[in-house]
Amino acid sequence: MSKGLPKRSEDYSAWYNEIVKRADLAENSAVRGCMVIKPYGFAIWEKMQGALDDMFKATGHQNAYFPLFVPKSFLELEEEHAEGFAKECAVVTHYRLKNNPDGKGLIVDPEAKLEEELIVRPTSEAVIWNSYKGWIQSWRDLPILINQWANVVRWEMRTRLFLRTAEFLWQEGHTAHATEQEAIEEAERMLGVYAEFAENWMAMPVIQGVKTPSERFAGAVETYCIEALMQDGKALQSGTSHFLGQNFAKSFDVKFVNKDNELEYPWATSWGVSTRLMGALVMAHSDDQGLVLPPKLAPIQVVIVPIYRAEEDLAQITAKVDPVINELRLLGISVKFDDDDKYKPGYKFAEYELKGVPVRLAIGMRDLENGTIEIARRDTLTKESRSIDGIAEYIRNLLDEIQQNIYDQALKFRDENTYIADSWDEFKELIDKGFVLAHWDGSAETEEKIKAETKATIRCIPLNSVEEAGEDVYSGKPSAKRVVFAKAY
RNA sequence: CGGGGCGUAGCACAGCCUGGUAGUGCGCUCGGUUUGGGACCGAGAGGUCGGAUGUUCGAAUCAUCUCGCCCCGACCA
Repeated sequence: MSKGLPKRSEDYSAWYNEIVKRADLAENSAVRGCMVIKPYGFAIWEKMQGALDDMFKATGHQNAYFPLFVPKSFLELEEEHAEGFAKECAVVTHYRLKNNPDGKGLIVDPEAKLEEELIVRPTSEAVIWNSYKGWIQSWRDLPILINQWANVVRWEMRTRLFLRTAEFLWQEGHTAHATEQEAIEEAERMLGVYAEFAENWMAMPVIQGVKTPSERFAGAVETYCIEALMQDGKALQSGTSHFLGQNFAKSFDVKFVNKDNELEYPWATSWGVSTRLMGALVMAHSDDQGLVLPPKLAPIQVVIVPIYRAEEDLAQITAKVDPVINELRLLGISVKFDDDDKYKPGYKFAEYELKGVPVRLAIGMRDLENGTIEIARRDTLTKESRSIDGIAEYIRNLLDEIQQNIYDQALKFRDENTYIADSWDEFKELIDKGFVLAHWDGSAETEEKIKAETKATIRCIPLNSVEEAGEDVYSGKPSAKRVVFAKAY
């Protein structure tokens, strides 16, 4: 029993907020809309970063870093892009403060006004393409495959920990290519990387697809995305990859000489995932006891709780588990031995469940006599007593099994909450429950009307969708395939 | 940015209506007993009641203004 954690079924939103805070992932800061990511939460993010970074490197990308500030004149060069972000930009107008001549404190020095305002980056296409102008002259300079880990700011009216904050951490890949085909392949490749990460590391099944024009990234020709289903039946866009065409190259006047000695504009992509994935991770797997972490992303994979009365007992237990700890670490498994005497075992059990530690071992004097150890799984909340001999190997396999089970559970949930709607009545009835596959006539007008009536949006047109003649669920006009509708975060 | 709510100890809240000694639980400190699912007893520490102004002999309490946060909408990764 967790004390005071709201139940998912009663108040999903409160449940989410409480888990994030109680599991020590993050908290609201004194700065409006900005969160503090706490050590335990940041450790999970670092694991995500590590896995993603390896995958980026394995696909030929290098990391670099570009400025936090974007001169306003850069941002406005790509018109659609500028329009898309204009409403949510933080703007730096001055570079100095001074003592308030009328009293205490500081005021902005009116004489320190910048000649040109600087925008705190909401995304970095503009600064990066300004740099690429100097980097690209010949087809031999291409492709450019760059990623940056950074923070960005989007002045959101309403924020929620991890899911939507005014400042967030992310990675943004920005590539330039000699041909359209190559850039499209890159955008699709990185979407695949995201899907693989979501499924193999986060244990979260995703649908890969493309956005409709109205949901596209500002300045993109095509936006690819992965969409995941959360436990309350709402969709969460978990990563995007954009084919930017030649829009940015043209806006920033970046050209290269091709093999035929002709001037051409390079083709671009950009792609990103953010700390929003932390929110996805919480909402995809956790339960009323707290967080459930997939072993591959858990900062602590195994926790050992000793149960003892006297100091001598603890010494005996420690002597018994030390070799096990070493063995587990040699297998690359992260272990915490919690011999802190501040809390009793029951408290610790509840605490590690709240924090989502995949495997918990408990060992007391009874076990020492029997040569056993108690092993508890976070995903199933089951426990069993096993011989301590060979326990490390058993745990290694168990962690794999838990990773798989968490994925299987999430996939089962998604399958059970994915519906087919062939009439408007069906659609309206099902749309609160999860993904709804329905025919769409391809018009922005119909898309907009459906959104206005139900708050549901087209999450994506799945890449693997099959051609199937049908009628639009709303307008009745002909349609060639089904798209995925859902209410979204 | 519209609608609603809330600011009182580290956290969660009561007290406010009907003005008069600032409280409860958790947490914290110390001592002791405990330890196989969130232990217990005893003793302590901790507050400019978000801020400003006003009414009053007297304001956490009433009034006006202001700042901040949360929730629900519109906008969005």
